Amino acid sequence: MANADWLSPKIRAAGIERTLGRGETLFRSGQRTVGLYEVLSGTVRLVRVDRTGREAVLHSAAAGEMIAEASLFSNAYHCDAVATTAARLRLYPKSVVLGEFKRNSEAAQAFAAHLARQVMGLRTSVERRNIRSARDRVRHFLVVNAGANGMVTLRGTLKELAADLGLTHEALYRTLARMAKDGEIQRVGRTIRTVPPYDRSHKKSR
Amino acid sequence: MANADWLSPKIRAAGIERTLGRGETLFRSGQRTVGLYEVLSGTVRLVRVDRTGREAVLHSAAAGEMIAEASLFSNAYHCDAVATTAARLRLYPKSVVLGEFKRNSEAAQAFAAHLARQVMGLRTSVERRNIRSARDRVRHFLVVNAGANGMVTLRGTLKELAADLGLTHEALYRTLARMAKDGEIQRVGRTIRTVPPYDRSHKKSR
DNA sequence: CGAGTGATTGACTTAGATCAATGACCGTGG
DNA sequence: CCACGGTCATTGATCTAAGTCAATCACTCG
Repeated sequence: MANADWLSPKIRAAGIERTLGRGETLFRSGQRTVGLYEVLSGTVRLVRVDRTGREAVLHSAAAGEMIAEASLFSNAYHCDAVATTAARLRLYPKSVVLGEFKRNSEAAQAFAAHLARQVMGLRTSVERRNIRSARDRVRHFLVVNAGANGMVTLRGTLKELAADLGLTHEALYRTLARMAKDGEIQRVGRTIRTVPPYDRSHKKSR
Repeated sequence: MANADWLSPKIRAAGIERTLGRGETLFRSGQRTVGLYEVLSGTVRLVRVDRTGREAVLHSAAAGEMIAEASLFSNAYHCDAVATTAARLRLYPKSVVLGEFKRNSEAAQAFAAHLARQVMGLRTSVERRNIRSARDRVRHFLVVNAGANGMVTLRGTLKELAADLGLTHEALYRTLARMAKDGEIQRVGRTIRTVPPYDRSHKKSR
């Protein structure tokens, strides 16, 4: 997920940087859309508010993510965007982006490809969260992310992984510990090796 | 989410129907991509298999959904697709779709818009599943989906909603029952009305 | 060298999953 | 027209995996 690799140089050149203080609003529901944003640092929450003032977070975007992609195709924002922390963003104006898409089908395709990959990944996340058991969730993660050698190297901390998986970090630690004890996985620093059932040195547990 | 409304008539015309028996394979990981599919009826599972044979479902696509959108932009499939039930699909060949996108930027844009909306929705799903409490999950759903009048009309059964929310149907029934008892919502058949805190006829509960 | 954070493990609690049973509907086939 | 099988909706009882609270150790950074 290299940073905005789907942007043609033309578009990237048109990006406008902007910073937000913690709590500051980027846009509000109903406002005319000006374009989409890339979060460079900090985090931005997309929030929907109902008529009684209740809030629901639609998404919490961290550095490297895009927000408001769909705003390209509609006239008004459908949620509020607020900086959860101080943040730096880059705005890619709608007109520039759409104009570029129209005359450069490569660029449009790259964008579509980027979105299609996101959809895949998100569907996988949702699917994973349908699994109740922590252990099976971890297994799912491992199967999906293992290389041909059956190894997964984490790119973040275990806490981050726990959040990804929808578990508390404690639950994740324990689950990994149990799986290791059972010989289902081996851990070496940042990487986890999954062990095929047939060559486990059975240390039972449960 | 009207059926494939993002397809230009050109592309739609090129769709090739196909049926699969339960358990039949649509494509396998590593095969050259031929295009993307629309599920017309039945359900199709996308599955990744690791070298020990363990499976992980990436997505389970029901009628009306597209699968393998990302295959448009890569040369080989990265998972297997298997019919969970007998199914009817429509294949939109890659060459046709990409060709159309190249010469008709409207079509490409419609596709991108479709994907962008999916991303939004999926991000919201993931966010919702980060909420532990059943009641708060339901609240999140209500806030996100309520109309200006604070009403939500379900388009499916409660069981389906429960699955969407990542709850068992029992848990959902109970949660709704409690919310109704507390005056937080009112239910009239298929629709749920959220009641602002200030005008609840307080029937307390636990 | 302290402050801050990740990793880890223990003890305890609880919300939600599971298992089970019931009633309301609905289509359908005889 | 009705009995029967199927599914949804609902509620009760019980159980347990995971959440919560808490403490410790290892590290890194300024």
